[in-house]
Amino acid sequence: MNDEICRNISLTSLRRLPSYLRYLKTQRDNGIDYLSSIIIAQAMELSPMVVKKDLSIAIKVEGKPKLGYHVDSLIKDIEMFLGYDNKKDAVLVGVGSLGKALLSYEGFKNYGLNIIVGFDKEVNEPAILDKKILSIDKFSNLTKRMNIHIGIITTNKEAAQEIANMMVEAGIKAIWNWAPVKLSVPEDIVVKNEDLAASLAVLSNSLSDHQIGGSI
Amino acid sequence: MNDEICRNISLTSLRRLPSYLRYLKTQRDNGIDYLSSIIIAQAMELSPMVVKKDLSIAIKVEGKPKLGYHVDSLIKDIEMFLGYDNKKDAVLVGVGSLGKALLSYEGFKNYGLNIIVGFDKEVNEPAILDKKILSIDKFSNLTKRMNIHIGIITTNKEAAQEIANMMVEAGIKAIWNWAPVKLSVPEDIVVKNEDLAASLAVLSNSLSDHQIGGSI
DNA sequence: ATTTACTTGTGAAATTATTGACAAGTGTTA
DNA sequence: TAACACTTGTCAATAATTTCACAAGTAAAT
Repeated sequence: MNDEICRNISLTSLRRLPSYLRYLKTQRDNGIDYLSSIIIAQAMELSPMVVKKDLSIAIKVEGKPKLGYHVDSLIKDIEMFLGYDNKKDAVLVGVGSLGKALLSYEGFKNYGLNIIVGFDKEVNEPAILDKKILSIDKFSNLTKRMNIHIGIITTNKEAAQEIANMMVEAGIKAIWNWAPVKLSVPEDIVVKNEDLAASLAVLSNSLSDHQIGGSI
Repeated sequence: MNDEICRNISLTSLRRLPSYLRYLKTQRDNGIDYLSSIIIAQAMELSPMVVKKDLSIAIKVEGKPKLGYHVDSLIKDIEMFLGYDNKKDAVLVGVGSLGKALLSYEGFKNYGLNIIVGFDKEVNEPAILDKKILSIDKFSNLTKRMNIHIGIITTNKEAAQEIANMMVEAGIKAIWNWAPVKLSVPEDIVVKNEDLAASLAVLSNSLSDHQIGGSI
């Protein structure tokens, strides 16, 4: 599709990059300077070839024969590729239990995501930790003014589509959807569905008679 | 790998089944009796071939030419395949923000999962909604006694491995891991990692220059 | 300084998954 | 009752992904 400079990174490779990153950081903190694909593969329970392939596609840094990859450079490269270097601001709509959890989840800042503020129809609390909760009326105005392009939907399924429409209107380009519905959006808008039911299906299936092959 | 009676259902197919289920249920509630693969595919934004393939693998019910699939039978079959028919009990460890969210998430019961109780090192609240919170000391005893086989880990990453060990010792067979670490477990134990970072990577990547092709 | 052993990176092969084509069969209509 | 239109289900073809094999190159050892 887009065959210019950018290499063709597969979805499966892309999903593995964050776990490489986690592993590399722990090793760096242990004082390790170089890591080979073989060592990384062992730790991640993958084949070395998968690791080499993933890194060769996503990364510019070249590994040194006999030594492996320079850990620091590798981390920087992966972070740059994933866009973790420039913090991305996001807004969240639906401050129920799930919304609160995401608002208070500390881990996102490690991944370059910064949830600025939460919105809801009725504001019961002024803030979750340091994140303010605002009325949904203020969504469009604030989002446009702050030039935010990522929206997180943690409403119930009934409200989700309406919120999505509002987000699109307000200039949101990527939606992380936690509501169990299929959203209809213009095709230039990216939607990533976090489908808890699908995850459960995989787990549940593993416990029944007809397992799928391989690991999950 | 396991080429006996059980058909080889792919991971991608398996993940789509819950969304079929959601769609089918809404249509059933609208009074629809039969649905063809073409209609389903349109609603899910898939090709009819994918739908037919998925259903033919997972389902015993045969579609009727000219009519399509009998919605009620299809729902029953998918639910049976996914194991939603017999409710599965689970326990959760780590009652932080994420743990609370999962404990209070109403949606799981639709998918056959029933989180019985939450455990934590220190019990600050006696319960979340109707779910009791207990001290981790009582984990092994209660889990064994109630014969529970699914464990959910929502602790921080430091505690996760230790909790996983404890779960295995207590007879847990499937672990839904929300902590950002790779767990080491015996190979007969199923681990499903819910990697928020990986999800974010996909979303984040879509906003940058080097997009992957296709939809997410 | 030279050899050795080991690791990267690339292009090709094998495996797996997705998509397409078509025969078989059923409800509908005339 | 017979012809038609439409949908399923399977087999074949295409596309994608994973795995293999090997040349090239470098740190370490001699």
